[in-house]
Amino acid sequence: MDTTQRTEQQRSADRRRRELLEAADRVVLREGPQASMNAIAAEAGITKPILYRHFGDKGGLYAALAKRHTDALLDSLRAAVDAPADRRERVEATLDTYLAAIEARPQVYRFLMHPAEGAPTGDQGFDVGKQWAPLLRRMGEELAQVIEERLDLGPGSQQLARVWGHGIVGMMHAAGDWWLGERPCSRAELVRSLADLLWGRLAAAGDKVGSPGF
Amino acid sequence: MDTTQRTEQQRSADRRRRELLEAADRVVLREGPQASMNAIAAEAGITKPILYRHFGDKGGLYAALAKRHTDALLDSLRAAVDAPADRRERVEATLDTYLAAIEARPQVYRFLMHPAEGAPTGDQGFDVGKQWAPLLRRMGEELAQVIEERLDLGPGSQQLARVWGHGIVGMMHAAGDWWLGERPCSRAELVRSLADLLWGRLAAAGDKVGSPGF
DNA sequence: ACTTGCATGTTACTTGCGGTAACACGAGTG
DNA sequence: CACTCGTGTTACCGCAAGTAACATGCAAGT
Repeated sequence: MDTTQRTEQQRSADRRRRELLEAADRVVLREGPQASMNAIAAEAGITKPILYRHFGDKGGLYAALAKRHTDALLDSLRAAVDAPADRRERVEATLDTYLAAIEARPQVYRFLMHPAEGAPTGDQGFDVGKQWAPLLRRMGEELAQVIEERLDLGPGSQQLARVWGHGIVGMMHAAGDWWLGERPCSRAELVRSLADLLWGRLAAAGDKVGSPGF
Repeated sequence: MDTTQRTEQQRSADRRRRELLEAADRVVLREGPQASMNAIAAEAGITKPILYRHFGDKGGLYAALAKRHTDALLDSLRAAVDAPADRRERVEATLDTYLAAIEARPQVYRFLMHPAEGAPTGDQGFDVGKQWAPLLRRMGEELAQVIEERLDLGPGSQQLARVWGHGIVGMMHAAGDWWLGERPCSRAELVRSLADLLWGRLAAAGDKVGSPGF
């Protein structure tokens, strides 16, 4: 009985929290990452202090929001990586999944990429790269794990896999960011070009005539 | 005569500007990218409005500051890319140059990466990826140019080169960021691993036993 | 029934930063 | 001597993060 009641309270709190997150989501989607706490509270039909009671500070809210989207995106990516197909196809599917996601919701994507914020007052510590972009870090780690599980890389494989994981994710991210801004080609072409890069076409390409002497 | 006086005045203004930039540099180096205009002005021994007269707004100051460092780093990178050596060595030298730079001055590097800012008031437009990270964009474009000049990539080479330029830069950046935070290996090992990735070892590696059926 | 406790909600405030207006001094020029 | 122009100041506005103090509704304890 009291259990049900307790869970009832907790459920209510959780539901509130989800509603707040969804409101925040809408505002961020509309106004971008610099959305103010006031705006988010207004969207949720309440006032600021409640947000602070639920999430501590702006960073907390953003972290919670980021976690939702990050989890969702990572699920999609896992599905693509785990698809039953050969390696090249899986790589292309993964790239395409990521690019489709950022194409569909640029605002969300942009929000996920720079929880820069930095505590506005106090906070001198700084610690480069520590809290930078959780999404990129998580993607890198997950990809590293997949690589290490699936590929036979000989000695030092774990470290190599991690470097590659973060490197590939960074490649995907930077290329996607640039592509989203300039739209120089179709998504399929971009995917193909990146996969070609990963497949060693850079090393295999011939020099152009008039390459530097020596 | 008046010419000398004019140039004298301009020189004086330019010197002031450089002094202000150096002061800003020290503050950013010490406090990170969220350094306040007040702090910078204090470091320079003056007050805020002068900064605004010289740089317009915070974005202007940051842009000027970023340009200095970006130009310097790009010069180093160009030297590495243009070294008289075979392709693999040049690629490794370029990676190493970049990584050495971010290793030497993490604060500066971190500052260069997120001029996120976003106009604090007004400004709904948003335009994803437009003003994101000038340094990454510039590096990507420059590398694309080098690739397109040097390599024979067949039809569509220009677009391919640009994708690769931004992709490689992103790979370097993300791997460097992660490496700087965790220091899981030496710089040389990181360089070697990344070059291996670019050389197609991902595609060449064998499957591990117990890979998913189908 | 009355009080206690707790979550939820409010208004009103403080602090700090980006940015600006208005004023003040010093030097060269008719 | 008046004029203006560059350099500097103080004092202010607006806005957003974050907090304190107060109000209310609802379950439980006696």
